[in-house]
Amino acid sequence: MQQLYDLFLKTGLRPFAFMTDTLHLEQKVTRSDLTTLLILLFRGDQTMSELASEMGAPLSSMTSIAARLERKGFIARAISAQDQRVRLVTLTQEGRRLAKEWEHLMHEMLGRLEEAFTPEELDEFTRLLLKAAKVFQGEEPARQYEAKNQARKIDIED
Amino acid sequence: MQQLYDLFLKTGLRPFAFMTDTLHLEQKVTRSDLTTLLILLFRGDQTMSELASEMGAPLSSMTSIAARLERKGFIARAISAQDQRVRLVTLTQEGRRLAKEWEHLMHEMLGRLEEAFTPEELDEFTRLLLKAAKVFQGEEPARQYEAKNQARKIDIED
DNA sequence: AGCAAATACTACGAAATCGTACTAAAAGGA
DNA sequence: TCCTTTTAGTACGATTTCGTAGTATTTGCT
Repeated sequence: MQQLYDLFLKTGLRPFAFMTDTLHLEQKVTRSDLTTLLILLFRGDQTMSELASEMGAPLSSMTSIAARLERKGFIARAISAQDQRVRLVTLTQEGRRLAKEWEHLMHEMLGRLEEAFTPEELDEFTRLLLKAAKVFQGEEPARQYEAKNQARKIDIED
Repeated sequence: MQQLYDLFLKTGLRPFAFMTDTLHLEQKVTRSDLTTLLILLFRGDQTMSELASEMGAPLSSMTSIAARLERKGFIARAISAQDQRVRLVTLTQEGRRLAKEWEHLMHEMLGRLEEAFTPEELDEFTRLLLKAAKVFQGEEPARQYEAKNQARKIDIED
């Protein structure tokens, strides 16, 4: 039980910094940048709002991240034809390459997980993790703060 | 399996921002500040280095955080008698109060977890989570980056 | 059609985090 | 003892993140 606390405390700053393998990719881009690229790889082109929501970041942070990625040539941003307000974010060749590299590392790590766990354990782990996330997400007892700040809470669906 | 990825992506920025209950405390202090206070509550007085290591943050970040907490009156820093280089960080009354408040919230959330999970599930969950953390931590394939940057990797012991 | 409200995003300044360079004290020789 | 090395922490500037205010486009209402 105390162990759960400890694990929680460790992730205060630098979430998932205990994962060793991914470090060298972070020489080129930040973790948020990488996450953004990965989302684009998984889900295809996205609007800024969709990205922000997937990342659990405020839209204004997303603007900074996207600007950085665009400057470095990893993404391109086009104005949507249907709605001139929305910006479609797309991976460039270079961005796709980097995202795939990171995806590969994640697969490797999941592979290690599959090695260490039995298939039943892995199922159980996923199930319990999602259940726990749901529980922590709770039943909205903090409505009043929501109104003020746009993205303080990150929703987890299935 | 994809669900694990999704959960991972969601925590890119703002780790544990999906937890609703803690939000109002963060009006007063940042999450890192809160974590620092909680570590002091759990472990008693700590040096700057110990704190940084517990948080998984570089020492220089810890300096900023501690300065902030001291300015706000939540901690006090005294020079150690044995070794004049080390600074002992202590909770003030006010700091202890805040830490307890946050601890209470965490207990509540763990209570919700215990409600939702059977005791066996909870045991299994803890066990698997720690095992997974260990696995991700891996077998040090990235030594060369370690030498350069002091705190890029956070170690998880038992 | 005309206008208020909502939506999608950016701008900008403030705060937080971090890497590197530095200072001071302690430890370890010779 | 003197001097080199190590250890503990801070200083400072750069980067990242974020809240708020603003702009432009679309939607909804009459």
